[in-house]
Amino acid sequence: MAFDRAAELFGVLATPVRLRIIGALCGGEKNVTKLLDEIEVSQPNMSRHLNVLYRTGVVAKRRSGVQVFYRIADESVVLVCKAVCERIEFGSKTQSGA
Amino acid sequence: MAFDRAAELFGVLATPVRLRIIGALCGGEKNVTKLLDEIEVSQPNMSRHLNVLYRTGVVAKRRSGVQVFYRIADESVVLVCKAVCERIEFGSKTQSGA
DNA sequence: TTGTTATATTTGTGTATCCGAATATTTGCA
DNA sequence: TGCAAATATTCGGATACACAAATATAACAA
Repeated sequence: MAFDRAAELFGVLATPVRLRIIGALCGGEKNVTKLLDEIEVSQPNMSRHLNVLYRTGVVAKRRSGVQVFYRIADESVVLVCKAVCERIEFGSKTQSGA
Repeated sequence: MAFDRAAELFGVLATPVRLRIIGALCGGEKNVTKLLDEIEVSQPNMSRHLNVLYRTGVVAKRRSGVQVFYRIADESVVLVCKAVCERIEFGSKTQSGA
């Protein structure tokens, strides 16, 4: 069923750090150090999150000497993220009120 | 940050059962018994999932006597789900291969 | 009130996930 | 080979989540 795969992908996107990584990579490919510079997260954690995104096919990577550059591999995922983020920017009061 | 809210919503969608519920409600509002008839999940579980979707503003509910009818409350979420599911239907081979 | 159907909540347990800390691996250079 | 920078992996603990089983609540009828 597609639901299982979809749920899996949603699970990948269910972490603020990973969404930030995706957002950062929208401006083009970046190496891990650059990402660490922009996003507040430990290096091992960054590596793990990048790996999750890589295994899911959301990002791709390219080695250049000592550095590894990551980039968006699935634009449709970016569109989904943007859609959701914009939806939130607007209706800042979804249903949170008690 | 919107990322945290977005991650929260994605977390809500990160469960196959909840995606199935959303899919079932696309055909119009249904009461819990009907949903239980269509989706294979225990009654307490269904209730909890419905509550999660309700608190997040994805669905709305309406009481009619003993029964409670649920319906989609946020169409944009449905669009996101459909987009992701279709994306999966197509490229059945994302990157899962070892 | 008593009973019955429909729905919700609580409790306990197994499991997945996130993170920090430490360590390992890879690459380039002298 | 030996060293340093960049990135990845392992380990351990804490937290969150999903589920099953049992129980509770709500609404209606007699």
